[in-house]
Amino acid sequence: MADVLALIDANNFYASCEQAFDPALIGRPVVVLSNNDGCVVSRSSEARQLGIGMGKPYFQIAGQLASHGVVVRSSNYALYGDMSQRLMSSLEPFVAELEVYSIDEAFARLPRPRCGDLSSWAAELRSRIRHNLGLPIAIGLAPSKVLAKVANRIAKGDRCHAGVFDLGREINPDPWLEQTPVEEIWGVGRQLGRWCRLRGIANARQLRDMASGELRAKAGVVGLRLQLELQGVSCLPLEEGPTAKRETCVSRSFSRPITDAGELRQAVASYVVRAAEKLRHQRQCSGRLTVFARTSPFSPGFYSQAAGTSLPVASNDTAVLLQAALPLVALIYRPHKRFAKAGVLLQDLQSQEQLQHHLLAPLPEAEQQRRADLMQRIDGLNRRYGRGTVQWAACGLTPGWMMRREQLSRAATTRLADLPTAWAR
DNA sequence: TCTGGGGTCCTAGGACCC
DNA sequence: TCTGGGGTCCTAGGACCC
Repeated sequence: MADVLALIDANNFYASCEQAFDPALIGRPVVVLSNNDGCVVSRSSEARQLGIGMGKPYFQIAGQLASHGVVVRSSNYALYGDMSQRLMSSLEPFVAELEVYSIDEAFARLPRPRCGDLSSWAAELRSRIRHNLGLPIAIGLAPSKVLAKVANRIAKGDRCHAGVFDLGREINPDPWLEQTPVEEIWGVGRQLGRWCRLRGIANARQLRDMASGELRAKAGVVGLRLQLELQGVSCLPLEEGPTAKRETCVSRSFSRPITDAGELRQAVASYVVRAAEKLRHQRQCSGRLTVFARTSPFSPGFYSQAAGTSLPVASNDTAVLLQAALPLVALIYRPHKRFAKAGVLLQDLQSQEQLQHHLLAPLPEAEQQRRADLMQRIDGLNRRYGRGTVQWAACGLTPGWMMRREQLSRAATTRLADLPTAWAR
């Protein structure tokens, strides 16, 4: 029989991770906040039932959360990243091919058995993940990625599906597509969603059946692919293995506005340091660097500016990137502007191994090797003893703008001192 | 006072070339 | 004074994703 595509994801991933390491939270409403404790990015089902909205700014609903006794956590990416790796490696033995799509979801391909029924396979997978990681997962099965997403949504929505739904086994999928609002389809965003509604296209079945010429005029080939996928024609391939990144970005909001040029420089310097680390970890070099900063879009007099420069030779050496980036800060800085966020974007990424040595290389071979060794040592020390153990002077010593994480849980799986403790009586 | 961060893909339009 | 057609490459910006 033909292969099946699956979309497997963890329910309320961040909130579920918090619950997995603090059993006292199970059954209680829990929300996890974005960086800087900005807004809600994950809710346990109990929190959802209380009507707490996704993406709501924390400062607007702090009172409501307190009055309902909601547990609030800052996001703990060290923990979630590690749990994600465990989840993905647990899925692997259950499928033929796996594409890790995001921190909490994966597409997979598997053969459909002769009897056609995958429910025992799915039940076994769910109970294994629940038992080993303490995470609830949902599984959607269908002939294409977009339909697998639809199926996953149905699996989550209805209790009687027990976290699994196989759209490929439905003789008539239309009722299921009709109960899927057009905005909920993977690939339909705000613009396309509004456009569909204006034309009376309200659900997935109607989008599937609409005139393709009209859709093409609005959404181009992306729209056509989307429609084919809804018809059960798989045209988005499964991508195994990490594809090389084309760009890498590090940006953060500040815990308080910055008006001082020196502080903005320090912030940009720290982001460059982090971005260079990421680059070396990806074994890539960057040929172009852009620095940007903006004030709050929620305040009058919004200001946003970017400045970029090309490097004579692509590099992942922190000192080289800092040297390129810091002069750009003066170009985007404006006195009296209250900067809320800044960042650095590394573009023109090339693989470190394939990087052709420039004829006018700024440093002789031996010196380049020495620099590469130095970067490796610094990365090693920071990995072992914690980020910031070896720091660059340009970043400043006591930044007052560092992000806020006031309700952080422990790094229970990645830092020895944070190992959970079990008490016995 | 306080509103996330990090990506990809596609298209339109300008510059430039023959 | 008249001023084509077709191609490539690059960039900016829109749209979308989690």
